[in-house]
Amino acid sequence: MSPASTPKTDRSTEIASALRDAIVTGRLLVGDRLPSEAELAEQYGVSRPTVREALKRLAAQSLIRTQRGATGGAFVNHLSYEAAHGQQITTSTLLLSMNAIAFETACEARFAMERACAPLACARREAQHLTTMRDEIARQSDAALSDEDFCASDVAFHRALVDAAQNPVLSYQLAGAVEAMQPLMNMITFTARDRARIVALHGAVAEALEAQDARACEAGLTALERYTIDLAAAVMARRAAKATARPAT
Amino acid sequence: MSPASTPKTDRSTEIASALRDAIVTGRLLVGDRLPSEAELAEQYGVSRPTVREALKRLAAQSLIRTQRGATGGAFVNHLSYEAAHGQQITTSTLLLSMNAIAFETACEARFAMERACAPLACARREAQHLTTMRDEIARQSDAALSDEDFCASDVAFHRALVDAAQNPVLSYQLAGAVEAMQPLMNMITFTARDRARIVALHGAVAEALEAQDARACEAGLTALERYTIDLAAAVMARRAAKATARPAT
DNA sequence: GGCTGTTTAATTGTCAGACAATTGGCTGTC
DNA sequence: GACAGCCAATTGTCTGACAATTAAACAGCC
Repeated sequence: MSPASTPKTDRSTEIASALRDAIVTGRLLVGDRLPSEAELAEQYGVSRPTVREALKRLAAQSLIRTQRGATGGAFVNHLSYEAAHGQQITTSTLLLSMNAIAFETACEARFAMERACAPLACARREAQHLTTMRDEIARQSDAALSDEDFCASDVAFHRALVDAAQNPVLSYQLAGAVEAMQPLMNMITFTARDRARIVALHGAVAEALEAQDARACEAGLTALERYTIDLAAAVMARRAAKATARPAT
Repeated sequence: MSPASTPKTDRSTEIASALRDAIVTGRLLVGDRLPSEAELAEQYGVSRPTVREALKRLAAQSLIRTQRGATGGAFVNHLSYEAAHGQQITTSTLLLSMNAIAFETACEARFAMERACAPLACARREAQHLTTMRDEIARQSDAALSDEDFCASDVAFHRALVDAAQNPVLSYQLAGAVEAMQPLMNMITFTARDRARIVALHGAVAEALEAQDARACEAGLTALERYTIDLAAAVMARRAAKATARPAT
């Protein structure tokens, strides 16, 4: 049953799955060295290029890293938050752009998750988080700041809020969502945004966090969400009007 | 500057990055066919195996799919939620197991995100969601249900709750977190859990959802979180006691 | 003996050419 | 016009080879 049960998968996929399984189930531990390509080839009864394709698949998921030289080979990676982040952001970005997700839907999800951090962040925030948030607010108040830098500062502000919850799992999930949405948000609200308004809303959130008032913090985030969605709606309406007035370009 | 600026990356990584960039930035659209391997090889000045390794990397991220035959080739994938899901679960699972995340931390994150869905779920839940939840509660009340099936039903229950929020982005994020945590939860609470207690808590959550009472729904989830964490702590304490009584096994 | 420079072996990275397998399209026949 | 068989394009795989890299083993010198 086993040889004929996989009629459509290629060997490199099979081998990649087998190795991935060995890693996920703990048969291969972090730092372990996989057999050399030649050994794997012999073991699975395939040629080296086929094994290499399988290894590249795993490398693409940051499950292994390879090293040349005498003591080289493929090693099981310690999957860091950073590496996982990068992938999640790429995936989320594509997911948003390819599935015609309404801005409103993405925005709603993002702020819902951020509000989930609020109670924890209020309970555990430390001086450094408050400092970061205040610093970013100060940067955002600078009229000379470029649009790109304003956006980056915006991300940093929200990141500090999430980090204040001091839960790495939550930070991982949230940062992925926030950063994946950033290009989308920029595209829509880049030119139209009222910086003073945003700075005021950020200030309210920061104050609530300092006062450890979770309810106020959530309310501040909700206000920010509403403003963002309203702004997006206005921008879209304006674009639609323009498109009607001047159909083709 | 360009040829010498990448001293340590191999060609297949470079090519994979270039193609990934083309997809992410929209230069290659969903359904587009990439050049054939031979054409890509010529284009980048490398051999076919090298190109193939690059393509396998992209395939591992579900960015492309390949097809044999006359009209075959590599095509830009439509990144579905399902495909993204699978990857996220694999990544999250490894992240939890490799980073020594405390059960409490993971649990806290999971329920915080789930509570974030509560207001939306209460506002938008439909008959089908309530039906699913009630059905799963009924299954969970069956004493003959195996532990595995009980766990699966537990996941289905929470999944229905999240889906009731009717926000695909939220569902995507949450389902990943919930399913990634499941093995961890099973390992800890498998034998010790008091099914009647869990069923009662699930019932409270379902009732709150039906009544569209977001506050009560969040409270129910918080109670479930507390119970889960207490249970885990008890299990860990018992294991520690056993280990002390009988140090080596 | 201890340090230094060189060799060496193991391993990955890459190449070239070839053949098998698959699949859609084309052509010829009835 | 319908159908069968051939054909060409493309991916999947193999073989064998060489280049690049790295650490360890080794030889030589002080």
